[in-house]
Amino acid sequence: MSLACSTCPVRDRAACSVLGEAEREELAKAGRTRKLAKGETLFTAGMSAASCATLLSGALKITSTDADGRERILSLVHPSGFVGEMFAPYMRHDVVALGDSELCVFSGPAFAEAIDRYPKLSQALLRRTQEDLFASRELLALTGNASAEQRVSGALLSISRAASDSPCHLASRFDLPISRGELADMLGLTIETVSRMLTRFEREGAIRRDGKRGIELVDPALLPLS
Amino acid sequence: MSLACSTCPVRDRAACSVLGEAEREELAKAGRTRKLAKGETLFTAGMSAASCATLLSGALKITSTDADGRERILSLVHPSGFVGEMFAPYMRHDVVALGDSELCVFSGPAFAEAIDRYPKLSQALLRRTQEDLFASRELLALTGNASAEQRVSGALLSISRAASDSPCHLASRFDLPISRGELADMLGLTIETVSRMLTRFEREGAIRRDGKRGIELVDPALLPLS
DNA sequence: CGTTCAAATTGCTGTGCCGCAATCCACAAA
DNA sequence: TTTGTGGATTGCGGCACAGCAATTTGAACG
Repeated sequence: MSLACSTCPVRDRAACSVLGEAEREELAKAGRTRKLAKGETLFTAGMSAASCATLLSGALKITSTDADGRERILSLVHPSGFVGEMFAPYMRHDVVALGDSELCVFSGPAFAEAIDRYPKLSQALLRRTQEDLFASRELLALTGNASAEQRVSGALLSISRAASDSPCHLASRFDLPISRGELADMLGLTIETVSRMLTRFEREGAIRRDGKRGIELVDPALLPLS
Repeated sequence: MSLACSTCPVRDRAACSVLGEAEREELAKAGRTRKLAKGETLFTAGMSAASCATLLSGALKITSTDADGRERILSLVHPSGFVGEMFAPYMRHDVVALGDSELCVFSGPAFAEAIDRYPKLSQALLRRTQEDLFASRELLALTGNASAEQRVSGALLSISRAASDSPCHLASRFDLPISRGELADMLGLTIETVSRMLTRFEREGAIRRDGKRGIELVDPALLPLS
């Protein structure tokens, strides 16, 4: 199935936005849209098909499962984000939909060919991959030797920043895109500890909670490590 | 100072190896060699010059320092590895030499121009950056919710793999490239804990230590998580 | 409006790692 | 040889987080 790029919700933010109209329509012929329901799996670690995709709407998580069966969230993917393997013959991590999502999927070889044909596309992906790399290292730094308090507050600030329009501005009111359990998996903590930290922050007047997912930053300066 | 690519030790492994002889010599005019002594700093987080480099010999660490002044190692860089910022106006992390090292340094804009001119170069960098991204996520998974025992054994196996010729084969005898303290910083542990785990592994017969850096894998199956 | 069930919260107890401090060890210089 | 020095090891006490269990919350449904 061919895609209607003209109505694509991430038309001007995705990697393919660096292409001209004609080039983009040409690329679209190699891809197809796919819808995922919440919790549905896009890729499984070890699966042998090289494949990749741009996220159009919804949200994804990239995870790995350790020997004990515990899941670790390695990255969150937001609309216009890119996931998958163009070169490697197998998937290295699991990719699962956090909520109902829509994607633009390409086969690995087809996308590799597109990269050959359109130098701008590989540059755009390089930039995006470098951003992902730094995001991963930020998370690594955050979960490294920080206390639970610092991790949760760091995650709150990071999510708040992602929720606002500009990446250097905090949204004072936002919804957590993930559950307590998922937040815990991402920070290397337990559900209970995350919950306790949020309770502490609220008691200290730094935040206010609105329902299970809603967060209001009352006084960000009270959060550790700011 | 111009470079003699013909004598470059990573001539056929670095990103620029995808270029033809003529193109490579052309690129070399934009770069210069630089030697770093052990412990010397190449980039400091926040510094405002966009710059990047290929490591020719030695080893580097990419680190971040948190609010408490504790250092966290985010990545190790081996010869033919690439570091720095081509696009962002400032450095995001510190880059320090682990031992005496030699680099091929480019200014950010000059390298960005080279990427524009040589599509193959941006593809090679894309591939390399994706590898770095997965390495970062592997480390994230390792340090996530694993016990100190699992982290140290995971690091031993990973380093052993890196020390052997093939990436899927374990070297039974190798030297740790970093000190206890650096290993601890990388795993989010303390020097003492790393030391205790190594002592435990030796007492259980899994490894034998030879001096401060030497490690012999006697029975890898005894290491947790294998 | 009540019912239902998963998710979140809270309390309690155990423990694994940290942090400090005292050695110990290997190596180098005198 | 002695002395010095930096890293590594070991012991010990404290605390932050994990793990379990009971309870509460709140969102979706009939």
